[in-house]
Amino acid sequence: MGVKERRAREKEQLRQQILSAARELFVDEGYENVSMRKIANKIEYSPTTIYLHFKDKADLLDSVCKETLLNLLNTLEQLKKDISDPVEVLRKSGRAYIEFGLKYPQDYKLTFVTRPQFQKGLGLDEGSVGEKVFNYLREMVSECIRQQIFQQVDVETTGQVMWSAVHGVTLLLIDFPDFPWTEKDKLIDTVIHTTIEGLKA
Amino acid sequence: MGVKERRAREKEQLRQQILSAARELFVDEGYENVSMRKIANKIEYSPTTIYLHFKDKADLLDSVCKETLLNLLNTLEQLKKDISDPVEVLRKSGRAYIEFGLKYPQDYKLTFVTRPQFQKGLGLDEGSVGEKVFNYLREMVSECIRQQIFQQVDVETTGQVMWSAVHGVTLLLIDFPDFPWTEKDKLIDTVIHTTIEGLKA
DNA sequence: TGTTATACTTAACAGTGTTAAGTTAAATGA
DNA sequence: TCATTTAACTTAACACTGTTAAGTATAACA
Repeated sequence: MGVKERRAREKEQLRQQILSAARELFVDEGYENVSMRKIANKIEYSPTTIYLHFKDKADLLDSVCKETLLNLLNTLEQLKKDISDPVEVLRKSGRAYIEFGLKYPQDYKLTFVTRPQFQKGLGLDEGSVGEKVFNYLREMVSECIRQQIFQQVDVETTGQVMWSAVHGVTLLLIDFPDFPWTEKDKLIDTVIHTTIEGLKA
Repeated sequence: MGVKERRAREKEQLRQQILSAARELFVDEGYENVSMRKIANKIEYSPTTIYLHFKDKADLLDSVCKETLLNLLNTLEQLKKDISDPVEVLRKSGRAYIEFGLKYPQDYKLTFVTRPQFQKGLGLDEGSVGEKVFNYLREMVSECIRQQIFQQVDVETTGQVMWSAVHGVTLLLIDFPDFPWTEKDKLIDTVIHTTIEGLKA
C-alpha cells in the first residue's frame, strides 16, 4: 500500500529538480531572461510539466526565494545563541545579513528586489518566511530598546531604519562592483556603526 | 533653405512625443508591462517608427532615465542655493533624493539597480549623469567635514554611508509597498536623522 | 481484464521585441 | 514642370514568450 507514498516521493523529487534548475538559471541569466521552455529543456521535460508543480513563473520564483530566505533565517538564528550583548547581536546580525547578500548576490536580489514586483507585498505577509526574518530584527531591536540603549522607543521605525541601512549597502556593493568603494569591510562596519550610534544618540 | 531645419525640428518633436508617451506608460504600468506596440498605439504611429528614433526598448528607457536623472540633479542643485547650513543641505538633499526615487520608481530602479551591470553611460561611469549626482553628494559631505560637524574625516566613506541609507530606504519603500511601514515621512526623516547623528557621534 | 486516475505531451493562442522590405509623400535638380 | 532622389513611415513576418485546453500513454486498482 506504499504506492501513494512512493508517488508522492517521486513527485516531490521532480518538484525539487525543477526548483534547482530554475534557481541555477535565474541566478546565472536573470529571471527575465529565463523562459519556462529553457527550464523544461534543462530537466528534459515538456514546459507544461512545470505547471503541474507550480502555478506560474512567478510562483516558481517565489518558491526559489522562500528557500533562500529560510537559509538566511537559519544563519541569523545561529548567531543569536552565542552572544548576550544585544548591541553586539545587532551588529553581528547586520554583518551576517550583508555578507549573506554578497555571498549569494543573485539570490538576494531575486528575493528582495525582483520578487516583490511580481508578488506584490507577498514577501512580508503574515506567516511568510520574510516576515520571520523581519521578526528576528524586531526582537533584536526590542531588546536594545528594553535595555534603554536606544533613545528611540519605536520598535518598528528603529527596525526599519536598521534594515534600510544594511539593505542599501548590500545592494550598492552588489550592483556597482566597479565603483571606487572604500575598503569593503570598512564600509560595512561604518554603515552598521553609524546607524547604531545614530539610534543611540 | 530652412527645410532641413524644419525637418529636424519635426523629427525632434516626434522623438519627444515618443519619449513622453513611454515615460507615462513606464511609470504607470512598469517597464516590463509596456510593449513597443502599446507606446506606438498611444502616439498613433506604427511600432516600427519608434525604431527610427531609438535603437531598441532599452535605449528608449535609457533616454527616459537620463532625462529624469538630469531632473534630479537640477532639483538637488537648486536646493543648495537657498540654504547655507551644510547639514540642512544634506538633510534636504537626502529627502529630495528619496522622493525622486519614489516618484519615478521604474527609472530609479533601472538606473541604480538593474542597469549598472549591463549599460554604459547611465551607471556611475566617468562623465555619466549618475557620477555627477554622486559628485554632488561628495561636495555636500566635504563641507560638513570641513566645518568639523562630522567626526569622520573620510569623505568617501562618509558619502557612501549616507548613500547606503537613502538608497536602502528608497528601494524598500518601492519594492514592498504593502509592508506595514511606519508612516512614510517619519521613516524617511528618521533614516536621514539617524545617519547624520551617527556621523556626528 | 477492464476501468480509472495520474503523469506527461502536443498544439495552439495571444502576446512580445525586432527587422527586411515595401509604400507614400515631399524635396530637389534639370 | 516633371523625373529623380530622399526621407518618413508602414506592412508583414520571424522567432520568441507565458500559458492552457485537449489528448495520450501508462501505471494502479477493482
